[in-house]
Amino acid sequence: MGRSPCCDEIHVKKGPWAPEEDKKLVEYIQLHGHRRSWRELPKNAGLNRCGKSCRLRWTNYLRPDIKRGKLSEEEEGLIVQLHSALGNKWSKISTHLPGRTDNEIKNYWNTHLRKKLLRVGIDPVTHQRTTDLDLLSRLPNLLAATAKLGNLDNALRLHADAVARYQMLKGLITLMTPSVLPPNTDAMNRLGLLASPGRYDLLQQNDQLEGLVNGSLAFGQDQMLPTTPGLLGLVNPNTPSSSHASPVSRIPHEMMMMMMMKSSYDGSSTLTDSNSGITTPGFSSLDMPAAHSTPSSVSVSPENEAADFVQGACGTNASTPSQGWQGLNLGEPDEDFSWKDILDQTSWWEES
DNA sequence: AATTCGTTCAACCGCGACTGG
DNA sequence: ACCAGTCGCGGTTGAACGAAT
Repeated sequence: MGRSPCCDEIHVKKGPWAPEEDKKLVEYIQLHGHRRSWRELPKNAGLNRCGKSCRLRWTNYLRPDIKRGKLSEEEEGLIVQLHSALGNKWSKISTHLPGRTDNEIKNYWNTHLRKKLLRVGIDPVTHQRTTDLDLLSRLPNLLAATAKLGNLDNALRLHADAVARYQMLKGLITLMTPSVLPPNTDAMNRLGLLASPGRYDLLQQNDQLEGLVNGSLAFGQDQMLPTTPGLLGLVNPNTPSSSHASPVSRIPHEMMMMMMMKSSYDGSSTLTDSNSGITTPGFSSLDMPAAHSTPSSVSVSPENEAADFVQGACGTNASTPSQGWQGLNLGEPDEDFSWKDILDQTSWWEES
């Protein structure tokens, strides 16, 4: 015989609370408190509710110290930090945010923060950076699938896009590497890289990415992707892939900032580099749009993944990619500057 | 204007932890 | 040590609402 449920009383009201019920509950608790027994409370207060429901209503809604309104950026940041340390311990997290309930924080996490983290390629469970580099590492297979579908132009395009994206990632790594530039902790913080082991994942995957950029990775089982003249030339072929003096690491700081601007969202916040004083408009680590990041959910099956990716990145009409890896687009005449601009600029730098 | 779809959040449910007899 | 009652937590649900079609 199992334990009888708390709310097995017949005729006990459920659902949304009426204003009169709220009034009764508040008046009773103000007069008598709730320490003795939640179970007895509704009977004594003249409420047709179970004690559990009363407790929930009080702690999540009627308590006088509850803070109302949208969570501030500081509170958001604190939640993310605490969640990375504590996991789904909403009650513990809420003790660090006065006036916020565990339920509110849990809801806010599930409806806002989780999605924001996914958008910038951070796994909300592990708090590690995953998607971009995971997808890049699978790019050879995806390119093979593209080529097999007979769309080699788009495959080449993807390859070129991968080069551009790789260079941006390199730039980000450069930004975070003290030997090259003083660490920009503000930028790193905003990217969620300071507390995240993802930075090290990022660095560890360098060699694999290098191979991809140099065109040395076979794509598919029986095909080798032809090199892309001009684009692959951006990376000095004489530089050993293992060398720390990769030409990309010598991209000037301004170029780096330009790359970051390119990958940033047109939001209201700004990113200021404390070293150079350069301010990058529209940079918001938690507000980067899906349009400039990889899809948050990727099909499990390799075939589906490839098909989705190809359809998304190339589209049935190559000029209007509609889903998938939308951020990779070399021809963006409507924008202030494009990936092509960045590559052109980078090319100029490499030649000088 | 009507309908569908997506998002939000208050409230519920079930389970484990705690407590007192 | 055991047990029943109670509390608190975290996952889930569904009504309400706004946006899109």
